[in-house]
Amino acid sequence: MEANDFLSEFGLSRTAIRTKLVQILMDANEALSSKEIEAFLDDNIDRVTLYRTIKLFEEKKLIHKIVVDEQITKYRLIKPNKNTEHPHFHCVRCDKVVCLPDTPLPCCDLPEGFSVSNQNTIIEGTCQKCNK
Amino acid sequence: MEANDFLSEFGLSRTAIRTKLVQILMDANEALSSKEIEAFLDDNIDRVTLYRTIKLFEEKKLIHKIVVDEQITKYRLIKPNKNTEHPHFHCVRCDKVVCLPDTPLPCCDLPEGFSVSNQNTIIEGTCQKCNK
DNA sequence: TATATTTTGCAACACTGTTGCAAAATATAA
DNA sequence: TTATATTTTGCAACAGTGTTGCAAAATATA
Repeated sequence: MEANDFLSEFGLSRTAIRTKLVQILMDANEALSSKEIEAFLDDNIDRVTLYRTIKLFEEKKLIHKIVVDEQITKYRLIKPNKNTEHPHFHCVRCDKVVCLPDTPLPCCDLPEGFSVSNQNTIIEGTCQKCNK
Repeated sequence: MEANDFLSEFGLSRTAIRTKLVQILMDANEALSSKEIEAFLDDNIDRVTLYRTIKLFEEKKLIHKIVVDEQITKYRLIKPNKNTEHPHFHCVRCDKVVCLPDTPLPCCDLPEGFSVSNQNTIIEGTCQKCNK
């Protein structure tokens, strides 16, 4: 799937940064922070523009936000027809965040009157690479 | 259990703010943000001192940090002999965070070579009160 | 082409948390 | 008790992440 198809599908016009952002996230095998995304962008891209684009993508549900801690927030592309509700693994050594698509989220028993909109599970530990 | 017993048990000397912070968290039926804690403290308490105390409590494992999103981080007291590994519910309307102690965390299947140190689950939705 | 709308870039700001350093408080020793 | 050392606090300043207002640039529409 092309980056621009993503934009069209979600009713967004094609601007340079939007196409680039989709491409970066498509190519990435992990969730990326805004800092990491910036490193892939041309130097002259404004930080504010990137933040606004990320926010737009969130609202239009092109991307999913993963809050690792106060200092680390990462984003990954939501691939159509793919299970989006799965845990994420955060390596505390290299700070990489990867999806764990094969692990289903648990059904949680909630008290009467509570309703759920979404569920985030972050498993922290050390990844394969850092464990070597 | 008295607030000061907490401090002694963890090898911390008793200063005004420490005793007060333990008391506030003991009385709270929910996890509190530093802003919310500040509201319970005397006006002349410095923000830095509070942050430093929170950090100290975290290191000494008196409290547990729950990162809801970039803007909201909450803290709750770790009660000795109580299960600390349970999901938390974040109400997106009133922003309250409560423990779900009766819901066990799922065992997640991790790829080979990964090791886990801890696991955070935040369930977002609307609480009983806000659903009325 | 002319006009309206959207997107961008800049400056400035808000919020959360941190660091350095000196003053105050507390603990320890004489 | 007094003197000394250690810990804790308060202040100022800073760092990182994200936001807002506004004008200029780019894009879409008539």
